[in-house]
Amino acid sequence: MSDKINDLMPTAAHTAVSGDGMPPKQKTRIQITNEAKILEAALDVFSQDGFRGATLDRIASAADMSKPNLLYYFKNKEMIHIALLAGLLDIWLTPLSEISATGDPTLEIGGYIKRKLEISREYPRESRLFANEILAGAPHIGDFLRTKLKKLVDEKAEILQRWVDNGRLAPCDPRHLLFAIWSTTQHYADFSVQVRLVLGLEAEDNSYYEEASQMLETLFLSQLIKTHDCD
Amino acid sequence: MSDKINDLMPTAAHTAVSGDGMPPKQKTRIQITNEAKILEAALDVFSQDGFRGATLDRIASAADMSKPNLLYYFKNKEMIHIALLAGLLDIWLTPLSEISATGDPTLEIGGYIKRKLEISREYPRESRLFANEILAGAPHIGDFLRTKLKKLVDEKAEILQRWVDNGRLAPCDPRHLLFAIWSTTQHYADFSVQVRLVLGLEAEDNSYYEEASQMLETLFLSQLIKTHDCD
DNA sequence: TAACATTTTTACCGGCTGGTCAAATATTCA
DNA sequence: TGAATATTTGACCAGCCGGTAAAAATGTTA
Repeated sequence: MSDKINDLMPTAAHTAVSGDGMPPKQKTRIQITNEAKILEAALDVFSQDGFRGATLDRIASAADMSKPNLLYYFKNKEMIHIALLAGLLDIWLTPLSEISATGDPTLEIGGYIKRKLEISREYPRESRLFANEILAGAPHIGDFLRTKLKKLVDEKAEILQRWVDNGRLAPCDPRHLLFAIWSTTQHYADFSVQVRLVLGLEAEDNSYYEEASQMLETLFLSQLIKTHDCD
Repeated sequence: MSDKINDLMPTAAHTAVSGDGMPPKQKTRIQITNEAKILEAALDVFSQDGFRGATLDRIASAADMSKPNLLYYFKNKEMIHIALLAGLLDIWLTPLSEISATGDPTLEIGGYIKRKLEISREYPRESRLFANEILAGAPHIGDFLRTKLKKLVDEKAEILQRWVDNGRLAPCDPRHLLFAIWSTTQHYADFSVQVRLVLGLEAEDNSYYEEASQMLETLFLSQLIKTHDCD
């Protein structure tokens, strides 16, 4: 498995030769719009069916393009997938990297949860794309998880641990606290079909996000953070 | 999409004609072992790659069988998938159905979380199979979610709501409390690759489940349940 | 052992898969 | 304009896909 996300952003086939001596050549109008069209379509397909389950034919037809035309912009199926993942990982990491050691635990964690839930609501397909990639064994982003993500989690876990040590946060394993935040927030994107069916909502009805926000605040903040009025 | 889980348990092709007047004919030794072998292999493949991403060739080769031989025991790809899902849903629902209105909230919820986490640890592939099915839009179990699961959740949510009303449980939306429990517990199965890579663990190392159990207890019980020594 | 039922294999099918190629068509710009 | 470049198309390919048919092999039982 290739497992290289870095500098594999989408480029038309003829300009995609990275590593050679050529300057990267700026993109055409058509190139920009078509790459965007392809990525949009591919996101729909990959996020539903995963890498293996997705087909170029379906992506092409969703993008309203012929398959060879699609392959003019992306070298192959894998490159489309990698381009999507690369775009996603930024969105993914930013909120975590914004947790500040100097801030207030309640505000920092609360803000993080809120942003994660917003992302879940705004980018549900990206969330499902990510989930599919992990379920498949992370063939494309294993390196990223092992290195960059781990490093960032280690950093932030240290901050959380300090808060625990200072008695500003209920004693808990910081890494698992992050897992709990990830899972609960992403659940509303990844399992949205189940959530809707169980709640009896129509497809596309996102109204449950308000309740979700309330629940997560109750779960993670009202109680977890040590600001009881009783001590 | 067929969407019929009920009475679609695996049967050899020649005995699979349900709905006719024939008695169900008991299974051969060979039939029993081979169906088990197939389901075992299929669980590996489907849980990694989803329904569309999985292929009969890979399932057959994982089961150490020829493809036609495999199709002697299951009518087609979909039937194998449905058989797996049917087997899974029982495991899935049982713990929830065991939540008792007459029990103590802490013990009931705590026990439920514990059992869900145990299932996540014991049946990670089943959990991923389920996750894949939901990500794909629940084409095979949509009816089940809309009817049986919803009904059960409605019942149990009512119990939880009564506990909230009686002040025995922190005010929260019961349904979303269940979602939070589902997501956090299943996360350790569905995203195990990510969990391991972030924690720096080797593949197959399940040691994190102890920490997880501790975390979930802290998150859901120590704080959420209203048994503070301060009131 | 012979008759019968079950299981496995071999050979095969049409359609889809990811992907290539060269020719045809648009677009850009000197 | 026209030459150069960028884009799109259609025809095609080998291999895989889910699945079938029938014969061969194996197991069961009277």
